Amino acid sequence: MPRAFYARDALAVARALLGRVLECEIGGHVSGRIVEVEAYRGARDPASHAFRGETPRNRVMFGPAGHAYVYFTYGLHHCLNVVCGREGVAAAVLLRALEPLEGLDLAAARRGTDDLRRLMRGPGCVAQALGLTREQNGLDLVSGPLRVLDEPARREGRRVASGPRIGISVGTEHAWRFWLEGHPGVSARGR
DNA sequence: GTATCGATTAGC
DNA sequence: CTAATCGATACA
Repeated sequence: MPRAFYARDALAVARALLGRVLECEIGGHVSGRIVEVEAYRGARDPASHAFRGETPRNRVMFGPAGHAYVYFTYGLHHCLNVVCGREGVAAAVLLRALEPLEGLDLAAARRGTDDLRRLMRGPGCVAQALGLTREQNGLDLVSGPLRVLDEPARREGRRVASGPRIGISVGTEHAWRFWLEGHPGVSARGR
């Protein structure tokens, strides 16, 4: 997608990402359709890594939209975010689940499972299936090997549902998690 | 410097 | 429900 797609409020970008295809050509070709996301709104959002200002970890969130913010968490997992908003605003969308499309063998090998249902369900699983680590932090999603295809979203008639974000202890009053209603690829209950 | 707790996951 | 596992953060 062009950079302007990402240079909007995180809530708008989160909704617009649902049903679109993410392609990754890092160490092989893997792709999936985005079915679940969460918006993080920087300084306005106590659950955001950027809430307390710029640090080495969250630096790319303060840069231009359309770049990847990849962070390491729980000592084990990586998570992939799309930086959005205007430069200096520090908003992002966390990709929580994809419907696997291509590169299933490679994704399965990376994940250590053949279960298609669990290949890209959950933010840590998404990053692992795509082979992403902090090395990919800051990648340009507009021109790089990791990108959202510039094609219409395909939602197969599913509505966009919303609810509280998962795994946070503050900011739980906001319904800033979005998913394709009823999609089996969604990570948590509710679908 | 030390203590605490994660934007999680897999397994019991 | 809990262990795993380490870096970011809070606080003395």
